[in-house]
This record gives sequence, structure tokens and C-alpha cells, in this order.
Amino acid sequence: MEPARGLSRADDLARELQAEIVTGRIPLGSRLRQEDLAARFGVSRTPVREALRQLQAIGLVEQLGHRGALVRQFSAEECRNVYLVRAELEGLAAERAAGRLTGYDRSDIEAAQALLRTGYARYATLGGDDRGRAIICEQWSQANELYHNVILAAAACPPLRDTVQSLQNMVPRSIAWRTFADDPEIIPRSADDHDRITDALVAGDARRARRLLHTHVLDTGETAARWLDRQGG
Amino acid sequence: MEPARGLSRADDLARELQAEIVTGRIPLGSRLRQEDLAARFGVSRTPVREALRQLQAIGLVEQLGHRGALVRQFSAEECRNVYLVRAELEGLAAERAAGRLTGYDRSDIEAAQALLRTGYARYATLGGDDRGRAIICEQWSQANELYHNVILAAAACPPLRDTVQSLQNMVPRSIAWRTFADDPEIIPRSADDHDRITDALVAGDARRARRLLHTHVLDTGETAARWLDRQGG
DNA sequence: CCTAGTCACTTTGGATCCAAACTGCAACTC
DNA sequence: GAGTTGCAGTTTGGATCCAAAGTGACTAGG
Repeated sequence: MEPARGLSRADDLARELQAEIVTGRIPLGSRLRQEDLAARFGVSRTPVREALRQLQAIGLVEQLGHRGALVRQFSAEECRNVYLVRAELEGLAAERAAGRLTGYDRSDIEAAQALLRTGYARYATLGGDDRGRAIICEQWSQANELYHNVILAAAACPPLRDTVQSLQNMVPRSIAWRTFADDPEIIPRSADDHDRITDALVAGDARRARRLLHTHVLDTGETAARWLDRQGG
Repeated sequence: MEPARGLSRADDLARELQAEIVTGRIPLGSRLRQEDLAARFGVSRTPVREALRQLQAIGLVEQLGHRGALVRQFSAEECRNVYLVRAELEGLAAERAAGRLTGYDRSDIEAAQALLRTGYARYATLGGDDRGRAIICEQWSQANELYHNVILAAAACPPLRDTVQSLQNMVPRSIAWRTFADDPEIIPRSADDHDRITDALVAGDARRARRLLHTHVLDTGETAARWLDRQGG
């Protein structure tokens, strides 16, 4: 564990913890004891506390006075609401991106698109191997995220990108990709969506790109929310 | 300085500092030395550090390793971008609010609206008293914020509200209300906007409410951005 | 048998201490 | 004269220490 470039230990810990929460390695609702984390990362409690403060500030953990910190839970309703906001913002991003696509952006989008397609192909040729399916789903989920982020970058509006990314971090990735694993139908549907969105983007049809990405994100959110409903009920 | 209800000193400090930055009491670009802040608030450096970490996490200050923290600067371009995102989200909020207005919400909106109107009236009867004008502007700005927040609350979507509020906090209030003081024309214009928006909301015309609030926020942002341009140039 | 009070234990919050990193200046070398 | 190296001063980062708050169990009393 090097001291990292330029940043402090607390920043590293915050990133690390955020990643572990968001990927599901640390489950929602867990208690986070400072002492344990300090021991796990081989540091004293001070940087751990500062990291927890950061996570608290972005709403990922809840600090109970003198009683430890909890990883915040995530309900189906909250999921719907988060995706509602994301849909709106990503729609805006698509609109802006369509209007200002550089050649560089275009190749980025197409590369991400290609990644999704090969992921889909690999998925389609897969049998009943659950373990392999889960891995593919996770990879596909990452490619999916990359695709969305490329569009956000092309929109050339840092606050837009940052806002969406903080919303992305509200939804544990584990939920997103478990959703895929649970309901394989959405992978081909999603692939089609992406095809159409890419078309609209490269064609420069801002209005259509916006509408398509909006409903696509909304659909994704609804699927995730239904999965959460089933889990909870 | 009591220990505050339930929360820790660090949380209090974070709120306090955020308020001072956002109201302009601590100017943008200031250096924040932990020792000074600790002395000012009568605590040790530990809670100050944790508070700074929180502000860093939400992007309000920039931590330079071993060289102190800076209150982040704010450019005209960034201002435009933030308001672009806000416009989109507040438009969505208006759309949702129009569709689900309870009687309670309605009276809230009308109360906020009344506050704005009296603020405007007081402003209109004012002479060349700069000091008084500044105070009125600040109050008017607060009423304005209240009005927007009431709509956000009526939209019944916590992530939407939280996201917009974090965007609101990106723009120092001092900029917003100095803008008003600088260009008095926008106060009556803004009052008209609010009238029309309120009309659309209580009439339940979601589409119109959305469009009106969207352009209203965009206008406000553009005015603020132009003020920043003049300051910078 | 149930309830209230107390006491030990756990865990965080705040203060203090020490080490490391960055700054600026001054002196020295080429 | 310009550039570099070293040193003192300042400020943050991390560790440790102590106090306070919350928890849970055990006991005594009704």
C-alpha cells in the first residue's frame, strides 16, 4: 500500500471503500467499525474516520453518533427515483453529444459499442454455466457503464458528468449486474437500444438520441427496481 | 457552541463552513488553514479536518496535499454548465409537481410566491440606498430559493431534490444575489416568470410548467454567468 | 415473572504529539 | 550572474491518548 500519487491516505480509503460498497463486496446495511477498517488497511483510525466522513458527505454511509457507521440501504422506490433523474440527465447528455460529436468521440462511442456487442455475443453462446454467466454479466455491465460515460464525456459539460456519476454511485453496481443475470432478456433488448442510440448519435439527430437514451435509462431502472421488489417481497 | 443535536462537531463545522462559503463570507479562492479554523471555532484540528474532508467530497474545497485547502473557484463557463443541469432538473421537478400538487403544496407555493411579490414591492419603492438595496436583494434571493425548493419538494422525488440542492450549493449565493443587485432589471422579469410558473403549476399544466421553469433557470444562469464574465474581464 | 437501575464494555469523538512534505530564502558553485 | 543545493519555518497527515456516549447484561426489588 503505497501512499498514492499526491493524494492522502484518507482519499485512497474513501475510493477503496466506495468501490467495495458499490460492487457489493461490502453489503448494504453493513456496520463499518473504524477499528476493523483501520486494521484491515493497516492504518490508524484517523484516515479511516476522514474517509468515512467523505462517504457520509456523498450519502453512501450513514453516521450514527457514537454507534458506528452503516452502509446506506437502497429501496426499490429510491431506485426508480434515481433512474428518473439519471434518465433526464443522460437524455440531455445525448442531446448535447449528438450536436458536438468530434471524430475522437465518435470512435470512442463505436469502441464502447463494439465492446457491448462482443459481450452480448459471448453471452449468447453461453450455456447454463451460472458462474460464467455471472462473470459475463459483470463485464457486460462494465462495458455498459463505459458506453454511458463516453456519451457523458462527449456532452462536454463537467457538472453534468459529475452529477450523473454521483447518481451512478448511488446504485450499487451489484444490483445492476445481478439484474442482468436474473433477467437475461434485457441483454439483447439493451443491445438493440444501444444500437439505435449510437445510430442517432452518429447521425447527429439530437432529438431522437435524447428520447432513446431517456427511455433506455428509464427501462433499465425499472428492471432494477422490479428486481429489488422481488428481493424485498 | 453546544455539541448540537445528535450530530458531531465535524458535521456542524462542515455546515457552518459551507454556509460561509456559499454566502460569500469566506471568499472563493481563499486558503483555509486548519489551525486558523480550529482557533476560530474553539476546537482542535481534528474536527476541522473531518469537516474539510466533507467539503472536499462535495467539491466545495480543493485539498492540496500538505499545502492547505482552497475554496474552489467558479468560472462563468462552469456557471453556465451548472445552470444547464439545474434547468433540466428543475424543469422535470415542475412537470412532476404540476401533476401531483396537494392542497398543502399549493399553499406552500403560493406563500413562497407572496414572499417574492412583497420582496419585489419593497424593492420597487426603494431609492438609491445601496445598503438597503443589497439587503433586499439578499432577502429576495432567499425567497427565490425557497420558491424553487417548494417546487422541488412537491415533485416528491428525494434524489431530484438532493441533486438540485447540491448544484445550488455549487454556485455561491453571493454571486446570485450580487447579480440581482447589479442588474435590477431581472427582478421584475423574474417576478413575471414566477407568476407564470405558479399559474401553470396550479393549473396542472405540466408541460408548460416544465418549459417555463426550464427557461427561467437558464435565464437566471445566463445572467449570473454574464456578471461573472464582467467581473473576470 | 417482570421491570428498573447499575456497571462493565464497546466504540466513537476530540485533543495532542510526532513525522513528513512543501515553501521560501539564502548561500554557494560554476 | 544564473542555477542549484541546503536549511529553517510552516502546515498538513497519521498515530496515540483520553473522555464521553451508547449498549447490553446482570442484579435487585416489586
